[in-house]
Amino acid sequence: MNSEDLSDHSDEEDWMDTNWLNEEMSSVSTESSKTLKSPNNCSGTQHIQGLFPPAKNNEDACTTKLEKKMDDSLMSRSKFYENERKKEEQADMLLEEFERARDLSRTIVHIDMDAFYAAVEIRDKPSLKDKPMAVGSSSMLSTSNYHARKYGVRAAMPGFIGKKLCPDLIIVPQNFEKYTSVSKQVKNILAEYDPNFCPMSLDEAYLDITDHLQKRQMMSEEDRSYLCRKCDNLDTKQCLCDLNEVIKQPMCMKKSSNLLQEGKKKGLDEYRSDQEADEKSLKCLENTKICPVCGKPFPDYEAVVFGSSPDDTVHEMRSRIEQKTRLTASAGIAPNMMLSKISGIGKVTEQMLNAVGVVTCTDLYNKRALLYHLYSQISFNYFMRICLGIGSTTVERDSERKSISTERTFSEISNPSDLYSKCNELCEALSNDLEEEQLKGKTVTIKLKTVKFEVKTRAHTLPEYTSDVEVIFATAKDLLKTEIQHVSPNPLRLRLMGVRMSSLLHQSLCKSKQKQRTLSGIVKKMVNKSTSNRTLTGIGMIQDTQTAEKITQNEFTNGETLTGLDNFEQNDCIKFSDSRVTRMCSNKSDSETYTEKMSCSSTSTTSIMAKELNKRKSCDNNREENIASQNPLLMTANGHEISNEISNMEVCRNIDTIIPGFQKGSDFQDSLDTSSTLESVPYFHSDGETVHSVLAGPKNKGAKDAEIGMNYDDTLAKFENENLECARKPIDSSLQCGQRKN
DNA sequence: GCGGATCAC
DNA sequence: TATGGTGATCCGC
Ligand SMILES: Nc1ccn([C@H]2C[C@H](O)[C@@H](COP(=O)(O)OP(=O)(O)OP(=O)(O)O)O2)c(=O)n1
Ligand SMILES: [Mg+2]
Repeated sequence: MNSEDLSDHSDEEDWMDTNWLNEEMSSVSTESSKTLKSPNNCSGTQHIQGLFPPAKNNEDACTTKLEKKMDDSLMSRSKFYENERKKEEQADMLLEEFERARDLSRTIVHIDMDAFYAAVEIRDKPSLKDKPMAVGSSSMLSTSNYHARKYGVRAAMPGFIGKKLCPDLIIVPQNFEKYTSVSKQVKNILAEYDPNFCPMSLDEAYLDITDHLQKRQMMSEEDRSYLCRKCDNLDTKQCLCDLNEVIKQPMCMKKSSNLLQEGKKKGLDEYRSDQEADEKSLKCLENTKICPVCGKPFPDYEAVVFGSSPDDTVHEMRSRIEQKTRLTASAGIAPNMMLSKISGIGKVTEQMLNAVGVVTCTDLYNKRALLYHLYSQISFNYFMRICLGIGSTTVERDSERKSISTERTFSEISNPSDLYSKCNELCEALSNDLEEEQLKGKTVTIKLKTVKFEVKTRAHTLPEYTSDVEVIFATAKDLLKTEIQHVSPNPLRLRLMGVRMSSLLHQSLCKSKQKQRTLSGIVKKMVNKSTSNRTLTGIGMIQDTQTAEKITQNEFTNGETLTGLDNFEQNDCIKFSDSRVTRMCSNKSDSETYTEKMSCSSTSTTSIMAKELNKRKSCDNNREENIASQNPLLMTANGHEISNEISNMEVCRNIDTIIPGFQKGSDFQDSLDTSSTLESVPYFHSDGETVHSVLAGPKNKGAKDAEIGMNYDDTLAKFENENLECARKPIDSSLQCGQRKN
């Protein structure tokens, strides 16, 4: 099956690849998907032999096991060399271990919409199609179309810089709701292939389609058939509805589905023979060839029967997405020469690797001895897994949250009282977020970014878990105060402030030693759970006299009349149930024990709770860690468990390929709305001082002038003389991020 | 546990 | 004029 027909813009993107494909890679089959092959399809071990020549034939790899010919006396005299030799042997053993443990039993797919926000905007305004455009504002862009990327215009770039790079750039305001709703449509389709798929963001997901593939073997051709438009997705003169909804489904309902099995069709000829077409829509179809939904004429289309292989399946998914949304999606990542295409390797790591001669995945293997010495165990394992094409074999979602934070950029604030006020705002928001998720935390971290873009974080760990605004603010304020004092008598001039809470625990598992919040927290939660009768249910300890007073006065309920009211006091443990309040015990330590027990016995344990409960039961808190270190495959490097979708060694060998990883996606509505932050904050701009001219070049380890925002000077320089030509010319590869995925 | 850095999206 | 927000991990202390 040919993938060309599914990718409108694949032509446009060709330039991105051709120039840097080396010869080796030009022989790579441009398969339509990067789904890993089924286990019987490839034996990794065999390929490894062909892929990586034995050490003795390879100059670089020779260093892995130090030359035997090396001066023996030197060897024996030097413990250093001895140790190094051992380490290197261990490294090779590790590789073998990885190889042995390779698991090709699961088929995992990574799917990602092309230039997502931009594509949606173009779809809804086709006149933008052939123009360089980006989504966002003159302050910040969230993404650009491929046309604009040729000029270096990228996500996370300020719009005005984008304009400099590409004066013709059209900037379209973002419409987050639209992207959310399109995302929903896509996810509905994905769920059919893996109900447990893991969405990374609005436009990206991992799927484990192993089970689907199994079922697929039993599926009829009809169930693998879909109608596909043959016209342009933007040809607004024709009906662009999903023909599977406006034609196929109505037809199927009329039992004429067998028509579909004949394969290709043109127009509605075949359906003319459906004499029973008395449904309105079908009449409409027959007589006028007009879509009953949009009122436009149907385009030419065909019924495509998709095969049962992983590739065909992915092709089907992508086709269905395109039919439904008129947007294209990619699966896997196309052959290319950039290590930074690998999830977990960014600009910095790529540069470091390049500096030691590692440019491709094959280099990762060949220079493994070097890397072994240069990098930590974790990083080395990570690199080795990449070059062996070994990835995660599971797709997990809803992983447990480890921190929660909020941060804002604003026009400069330097007045201390305004700084504190901003800090308070953030703490309030954070406190709300914590309570919404029924979480408390112990570690408060503030983040500060000066007007010079220098970022600092300062943390403090509390003795108790909290979600209390007062406590959080007191802590954050203290940290902030220290920083203000630190630069005094100069003002602390900030452009961003943030507050984060970590060391999280579910609130019902926190020992309640603090304020009244604990009681109300637990009780309120119970209320929420039984919204049907809106009565208070639950148990808690009264932490302070104020709360005791409230309950005594029956001011604690939402109008519900309680029986059993008494003169409650601090440290009483009370129970709400059936509109009755009961004192369980009245001394502090009993109360604490009681409430804790109750919390732990709760049946609705979230993952955080479950983990904590488990920890309490377990004698050996390190159990999990031990398991992880025994089995390298359980370890995640940099949080990027590598999908084994690329485990196909054919791919691995020729491509220097890319292994997508797992990480939480984002797509936040707020993140690009710079305007909203301007109005709420007094504007203190002292003079016309420029900000973005200060910047440092690439951040070298030593140079401490880093972190001054993003310097676009180089980028601009590269483009300023070739604005007209660069549309045709591939740009400096360091700027390339275009990727054609199949 | 802390702070800087890197990364994904 | 103008340079995002959230969450995670790793390294070296
Ligand atoms: N730093 C970033 C990166 C991305 N996004 C948003 C806008 C993108 O449209 C969307 C998806 O991110 P991708 O990395 O998948 O980028 P695109 O889908 O735009 O392009 P590609 O075709 O390279 O996937 O997330 C963002 O807001 N900020
Ligand atoms: Mg995308």
